[in-house]
Amino acid sequence: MSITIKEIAELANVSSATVSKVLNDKAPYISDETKKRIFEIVNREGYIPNAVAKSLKVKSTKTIGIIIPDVMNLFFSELARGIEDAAEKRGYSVILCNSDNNEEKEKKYIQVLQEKMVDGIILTASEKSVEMSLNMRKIPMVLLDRDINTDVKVGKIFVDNETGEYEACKYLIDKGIKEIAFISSNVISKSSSQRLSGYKKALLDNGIDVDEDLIYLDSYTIETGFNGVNEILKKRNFKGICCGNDLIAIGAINALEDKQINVPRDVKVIGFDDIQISKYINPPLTTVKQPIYQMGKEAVDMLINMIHGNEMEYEIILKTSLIERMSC
Amino acid sequence: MSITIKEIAELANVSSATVSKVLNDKAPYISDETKKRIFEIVNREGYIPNAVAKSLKVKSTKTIGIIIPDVMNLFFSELARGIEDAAEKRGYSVILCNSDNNEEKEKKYIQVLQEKMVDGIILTASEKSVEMSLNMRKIPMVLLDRDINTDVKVGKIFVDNETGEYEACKYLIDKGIKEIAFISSNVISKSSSQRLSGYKKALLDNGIDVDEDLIYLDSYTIETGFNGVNEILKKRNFKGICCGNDLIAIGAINALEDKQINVPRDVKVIGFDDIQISKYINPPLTTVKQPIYQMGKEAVDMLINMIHGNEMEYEIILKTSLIERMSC
DNA sequence: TTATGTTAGGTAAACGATTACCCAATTAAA
DNA sequence: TTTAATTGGGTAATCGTTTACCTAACATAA
Repeated sequence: MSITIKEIAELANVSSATVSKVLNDKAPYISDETKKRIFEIVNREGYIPNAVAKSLKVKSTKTIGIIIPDVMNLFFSELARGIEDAAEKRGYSVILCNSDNNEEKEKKYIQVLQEKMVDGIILTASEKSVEMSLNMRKIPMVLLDRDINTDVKVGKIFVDNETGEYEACKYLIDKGIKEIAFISSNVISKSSSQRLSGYKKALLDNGIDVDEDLIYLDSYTIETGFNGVNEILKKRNFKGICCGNDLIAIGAINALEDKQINVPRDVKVIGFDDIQISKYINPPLTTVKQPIYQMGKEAVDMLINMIHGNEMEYEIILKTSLIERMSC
Repeated sequence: MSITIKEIAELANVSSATVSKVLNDKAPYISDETKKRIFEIVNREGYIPNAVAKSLKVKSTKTIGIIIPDVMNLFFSELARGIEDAAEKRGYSVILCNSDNNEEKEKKYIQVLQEKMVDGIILTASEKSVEMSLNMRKIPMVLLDRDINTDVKVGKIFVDNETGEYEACKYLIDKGIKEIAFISSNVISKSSSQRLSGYKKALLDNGIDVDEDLIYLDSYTIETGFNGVNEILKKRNFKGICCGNDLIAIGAINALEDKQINVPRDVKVIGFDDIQISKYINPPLTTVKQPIYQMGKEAVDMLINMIHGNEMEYEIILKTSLIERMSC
């Protein structure tokens, strides 16, 4: 353990109140000599302030919690990085929690974060949880990427998924193809249903019927992409695929290559997210870019506004943009 | 704020000491009725224990800090996941810090982690920092993946990089090729120099001269892989590449494809790490697998042993294994 | 009968900081 | 000269728990 404020006070022949004031720069009426003496002792003794004692008193830990399904997923790791960077710039630490899309783990994490008195929580809700009761304690919270119903007022940061997917599908249609498959997650989350409806809307708006045989829904994984093309191929052919995310697109491209189907010549594929790796796969992936890193930053800005009780917007919808590469 | 132990004590007509004992299951001499009464009130009022008050008293936060260069890097995100999983299982939370290989940030994070009284720190040291003074306060610490000199006793978890790279290079040699390039990081870290010496040793052991023109050292990034093949190609040809990590291998493959050089027919490439994405790139990457996730787990096990002051090994060297896929 | 152990709790100090309020001396203003 | 303001601090409560030690009643054993 390091020296405490009380011991410093003794060494400096002042009270601990004085030391505290000096160290927190709240000492308008303390002489310069006294300040200097205190700082010298602080440096000499290698004093490390005890943030937990401070937190107990001031009721703020300068720490936020983030709950995401899995940091190993490139989408969430970029989110986590955006959050941590923004938090660090504003003087906050972040506690990382991986929920594995498991509602029980999610709840448990919320509980321990509350016990640890985090100043706020950023939550990317598990896919299954449609609603959640936070009445346990009122703690500032912002929902990121995935919407759920809550019984308290929370902040929300989302992306316009429907328009994004609409544009992706339209992009394929504009390339002259009509047989467009859709492979995505089957969970009831708003983001996935919005992407599905964007796909359908683009088809309908352009006079193309929606064929359920061309739709394969499972989860946001590489495997789903792989299985999706194999399953759909059993039923019918297609010339393009809109993928619910980039991971699915990677799996889809792998499956197509296995079958000697060339991308983009024979089948064009378009992803969603623009995770880091997408530009390096072969062929480089055309995709709907989400401003992932920025979403993380927006989330902490919003959360800190809530923490401070500032006036603010409680919902932000960010726009996607289409990144043209080689897979279309 | 939720109700406190003191208020529960009043509601139950007992002292706060009694409530504390009951809640911590340290109440051998408290009647069952009293216990039941207390638990009822706790549940009814939705009591949330204040972990920071507890931490202040018991001098343990049940929190560890991890400092890595960048969670967005797949290697580190897997490490982070391994750590968080293991920590959670043992009742610890983890504070995530991204150092960007920046020594200043690293030091600053160590400082705030100490202020927040984390029980220990897992550090993947920044590439440049060769040594570090931790004398500020003695806090349990384990070094992960990258070795540095310290003035206090710390735990260490590494991988046998030299043997791993030796085997990789030998694998290429056994395929009958002699012109083998090496692209890696140029930093002075032990892991990168060990990989380089493993490469050289394999060459020498098999009667092949080391040609410095075939060696390109920069950083552990995709760009380095890309630039590396282009630069080396200006000087001479080669039939194989040993890459310092998988990211470099991905960049190298991209550069080779740009030049219509087929992998693996014309040039065989082998990576290092076996990050998640490696099996999905095209061609799937042959690589030296590090037990990344397990390294994270080992690190927290070691750290918690240090925290408890247990007898233990202070250094663990894990083995790599060669994963054969399609790039060789 | 006395001594001892067991059961069921309570008291109060501590953990390390912050902060509202107090006080005395000096200076400035009236 | 008196009053008020400024300067340079100090006192002690408080944040919410934990825990070493105390007490008192009852049971049991010697």
